[in-house]
Amino acid sequence: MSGKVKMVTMRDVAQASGFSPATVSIVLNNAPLARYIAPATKKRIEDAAKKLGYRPNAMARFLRSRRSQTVGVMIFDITDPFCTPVLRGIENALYQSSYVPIFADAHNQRTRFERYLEMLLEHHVEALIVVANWLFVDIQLLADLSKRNITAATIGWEVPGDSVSSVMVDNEAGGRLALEHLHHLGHRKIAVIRGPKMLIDSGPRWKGIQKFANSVGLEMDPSLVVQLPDELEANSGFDGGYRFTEELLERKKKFTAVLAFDDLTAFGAIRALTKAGIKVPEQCSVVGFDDVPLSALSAPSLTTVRQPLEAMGNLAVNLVVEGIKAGLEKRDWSISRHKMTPELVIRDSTKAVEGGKDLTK
Amino acid sequence: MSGKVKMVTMRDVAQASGFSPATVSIVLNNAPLARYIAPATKKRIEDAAKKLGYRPNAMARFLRSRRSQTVGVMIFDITDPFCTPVLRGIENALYQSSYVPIFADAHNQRTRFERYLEMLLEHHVEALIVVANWLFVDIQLLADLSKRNITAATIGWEVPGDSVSSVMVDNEAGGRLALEHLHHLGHRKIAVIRGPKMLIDSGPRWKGIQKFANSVGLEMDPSLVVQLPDELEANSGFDGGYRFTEELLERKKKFTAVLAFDDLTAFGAIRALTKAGIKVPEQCSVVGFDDVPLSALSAPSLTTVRQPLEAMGNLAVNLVVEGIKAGLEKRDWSISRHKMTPELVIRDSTKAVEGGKDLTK
DNA sequence: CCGGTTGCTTGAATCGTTTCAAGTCAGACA
DNA sequence: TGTCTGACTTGAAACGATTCAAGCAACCGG
Repeated sequence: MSGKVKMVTMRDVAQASGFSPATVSIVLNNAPLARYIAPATKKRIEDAAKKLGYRPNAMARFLRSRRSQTVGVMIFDITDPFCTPVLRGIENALYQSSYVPIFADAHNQRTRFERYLEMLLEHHVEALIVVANWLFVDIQLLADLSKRNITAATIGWEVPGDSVSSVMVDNEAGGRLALEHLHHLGHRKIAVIRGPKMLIDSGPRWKGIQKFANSVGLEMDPSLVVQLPDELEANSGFDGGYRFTEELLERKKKFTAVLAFDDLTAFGAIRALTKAGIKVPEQCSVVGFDDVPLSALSAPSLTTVRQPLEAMGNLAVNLVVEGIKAGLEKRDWSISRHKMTPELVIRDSTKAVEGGKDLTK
Repeated sequence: MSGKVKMVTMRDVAQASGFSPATVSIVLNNAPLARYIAPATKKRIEDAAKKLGYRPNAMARFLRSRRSQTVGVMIFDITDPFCTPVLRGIENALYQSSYVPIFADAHNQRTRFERYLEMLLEHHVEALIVVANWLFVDIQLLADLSKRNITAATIGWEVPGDSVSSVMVDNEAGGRLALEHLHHLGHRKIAVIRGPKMLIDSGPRWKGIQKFANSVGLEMDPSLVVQLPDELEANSGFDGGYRFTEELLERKKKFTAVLAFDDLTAFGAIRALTKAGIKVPEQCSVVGFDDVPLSALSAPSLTTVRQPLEAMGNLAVNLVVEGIKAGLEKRDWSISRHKMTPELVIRDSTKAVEGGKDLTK
């Protein structure tokens, strides 16, 4: 019961099957040389391995072959609902490729990011995936990783230079989608809560909004446009949405819809509106961005611009796995930058403007 | 630029400092023997290591010392909002102890669980933490792990036998808390949505409810009590809450409050009530269980029984870390089972019953 | 009967660290 | 002068796999 189980090594399998460790290794890994091995031999070795319950020792293997079967997954803050589906996508794709994720959560802190990077390097991850926000513009990352030729990919952020692939959503198209929806519903007085300046997403989203506004001759009242501050707190989006909406209400400016930077901000806005006795969506529509998991469950459920988060996680994995392969085969390989197309998800938080006609029908 | 960076090994540090690899190892690890090493030597070695940017190779180290600095974290479904705070707690505590988490998400599938277990063993995790639900009663886990003396702890589930520690919430106290709150608010006709039979939490929560009801002479109308089916789907709680609430409404039974099995179920209930034109909390109170992150953000925010999820993650880590230490020092060590006390969080989804008086004041 | 092929298998080096038993050396003591 | 203490330091053997160059038969054609 308490007796320690001696580890079954390749040597044991060799002994049991009557072949040498070299042969066992070749067979069990289906190495190139395996095509010279007699089928009967293969069978005997495989049987022996199974019977003994042989499990390769990933560490020992790494030492010789330099393959750790491990990928670092660095997340800026798992507490942010944005991250969960992305993580799911990453995990799932890695699983398909038989890589194991080493999980690192930076808690939005640079020092923590750096320490984790160190740890990941010590563990010789074969690649790194970073789900990032503004914090992570890091020369270190570029220099250290590409020199050690560890392929890396970021999700939700781009690193300057040509050493890191990236996967993002097409923010401009998303911004456009959001405003287009509200416009079609007949909204003309629309409050916009822009994202923090330092976030890479904020600019393009706003640009998409403006472009659409121009294209249909819609005037965006500057006094209805506010911008979230550069904040790192977990729920700063929610708080910001709440505060700014309150503020707008106090200013007595009239608006029939709020276009929020992201879902959390939208929830904050809804909270503020509800508290002020304004019904969503009857008296004011609210649209978010991201489609985080809560958005479908909240009351009212949130109309939002969906980022294909899980697919983005998937894609990032495929990119780095390609990079690993290329490195192994000494092929050339260059990074790529991707923009996924967002999708409008219409739920219960938006409605045709009171008295206006729903132009979507 | 493209030149590969040769790894800096201990040998290099030895060379640079003029000592042998053995000495370097002793110094850099601050091994027991280090107390015999001259301070000047230590300094020279440490300087050399720093100058060369030496980073120990975790794999090579493991091979000799059997320490992988790695802990497996198996989660039943990261998509479940319950898991996020727990994961945060685990990650944070591991980070403090300089362990690196290997992340595994079973997607609620047994086969996936087993394959991941295999992978974790290949990577020689020093311990395993399982955030579990009903799926994971697994003899394998007990046998394989304790025999290979890998300490393990589960969160949210108990494994029979004496080989796995566990951390749970005191469900009975929680159930009591929830009903007590509604009762104090004057509610007497209370619908209860019980958890699935196969979930370990369901029984004790219901028991806590019944006990409190008895203690105050409250009669729980059996026709107002329903039970969620054994479902594995991600949002089955939400759907169940929605469906059962709809059903109760159709039956025209009167009730002024819903005590839901967990927060997701509560959200489902709120959705159904809202859809039927019943205002929460004005016409019907709803109380959940867990306090998942969304609960604070939803409109109305959810009154719920809080599980200290992050603390539970922390505790689980502390348990296994203790186990690892004990194993290293060949001390005896026995598993433990913990029940954390839940806490009532009063938010906006509950209110004194219409016409009744709020007894909490 | 020899040299060359083909088909299959393996010896031995290697990866980067840790771990002791065993070394060296200077000075103290007898 | 010889021996004995420390006080430091290190040689060399693991750990468990991978990887080639090299080995061994057996067979074939000439």
